[in-house]
Amino acid sequence: MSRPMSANFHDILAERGFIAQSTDAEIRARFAGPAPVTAYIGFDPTADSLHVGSLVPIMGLYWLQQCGHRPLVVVGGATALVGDPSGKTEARKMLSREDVQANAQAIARQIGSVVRFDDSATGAVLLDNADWLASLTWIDLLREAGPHFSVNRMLTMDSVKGRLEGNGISFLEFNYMVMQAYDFRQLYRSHGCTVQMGGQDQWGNIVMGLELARRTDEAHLAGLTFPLVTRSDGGKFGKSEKGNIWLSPERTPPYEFYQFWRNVGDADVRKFLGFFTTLPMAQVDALTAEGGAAINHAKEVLAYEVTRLIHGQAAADAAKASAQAAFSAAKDVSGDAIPHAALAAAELAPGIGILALCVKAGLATSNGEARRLIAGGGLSLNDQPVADDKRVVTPTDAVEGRLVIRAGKKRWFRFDIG
RNA sequence: GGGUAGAUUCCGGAGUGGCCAAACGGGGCAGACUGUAAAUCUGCUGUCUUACGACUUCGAAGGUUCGAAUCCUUCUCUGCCCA
Repeated sequence: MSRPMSANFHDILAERGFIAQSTDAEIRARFAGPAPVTAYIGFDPTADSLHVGSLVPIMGLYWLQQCGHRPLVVVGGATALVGDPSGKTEARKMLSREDVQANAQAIARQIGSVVRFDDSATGAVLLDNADWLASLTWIDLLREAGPHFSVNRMLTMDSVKGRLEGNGISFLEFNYMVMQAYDFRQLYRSHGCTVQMGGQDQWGNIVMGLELARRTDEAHLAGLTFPLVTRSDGGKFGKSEKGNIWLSPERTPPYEFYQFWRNVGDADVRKFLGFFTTLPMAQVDALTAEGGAAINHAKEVLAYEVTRLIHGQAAADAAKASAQAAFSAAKDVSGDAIPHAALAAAELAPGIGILALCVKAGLATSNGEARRLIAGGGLSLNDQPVADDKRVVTPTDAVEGRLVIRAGKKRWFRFDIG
């Protein structure tokens, strides 16, 4: 498979805002040659799903593949057993090996919806660093790799420094960067991998690997980091009322996923279109050229495109249709993508307290929270404001066999009576 | 090993016998305004309760007291310093 000569990977990344730092000025030339370049990104299998924060590196792999290079997806089966100290102020809990393996499988499936895995020259390859790290022995590792790591230097790494100033760092975590450096060299040896990419917090780890390979193998590897995605208003990216926005439809339903992107701030739309969609930048510029309310169209495109990429065309169509219906004047919330559940007529017949119904719908986590919601004027039933927290909902409240309760303007839940 | 400081509700961080479900800030939720935006203003932010109130919470377990997040004992964990 030959590479299309038109697009240089580095140019695309630069144009789309993906490059935070790179290890050498000539890195662009690495991607300009006729042969595919093999590059890797590591993912931590600390949960059974990635969240939207991981979408930046995933898109990095996507473009790498589109430009005719080969992505390696390294799941940190071994490193997850240790825990990355980067960006944390305290230790994370250790996971069992079974958990890590199950998580790794789930994560690989998610990446697979964006990146093609196969045996071709540009097909992505899934690897688990436990395959080479787990069998190492302590003494061999110390003798072979140990001399090439300067503790003085390691102590100056941001990832470590943060912890030295915080609650301390354990020896276990201190070894994380050694493991990751070892990974890079290992992938160079086994797969001819010459580039590692990652989030900006991975800079130190990437540099360690590069130095190790230079010292032991005289290899000239390169690294590239992606910027930390921030929100223009200073809030954390990828968080919502309910916490993280996940890629798995079980944790974050596609409708909610769509809504997350639909609700980004004006100032972030252009940046996010560059990061999280595959639309040509010329089109992105056209979409975001107009300011003011016109930006809403760009947000719809953003939400649709990202949802399509992760959850597929059908889910994106459904989410879009439901959102448009629900937020239009008619407030039609009959669509399948709107969060809903069946409610047995027999259960409703004797009457259900509005508080209980709220909790059942997941709009509040306790009766007290539901009560506060009502006190604040934020709850409505079938579009009628609910002012009385003692309100009992009966079958006569159902409209066309449905009960629609709404918390605030954006959170809905529908019960289908049956 | 020795010394010393600390562990508070989602986070940071006050509180050092009753006025503490616990200041203040952040975060979060809701209302107003809007464009399903931002900014701003307002209210709420342990559980149960119509309410009165009850119950659980201040690292863990015991104890003193009419009464403890606050005092005592032991334990666990952490920071810093010394050797």
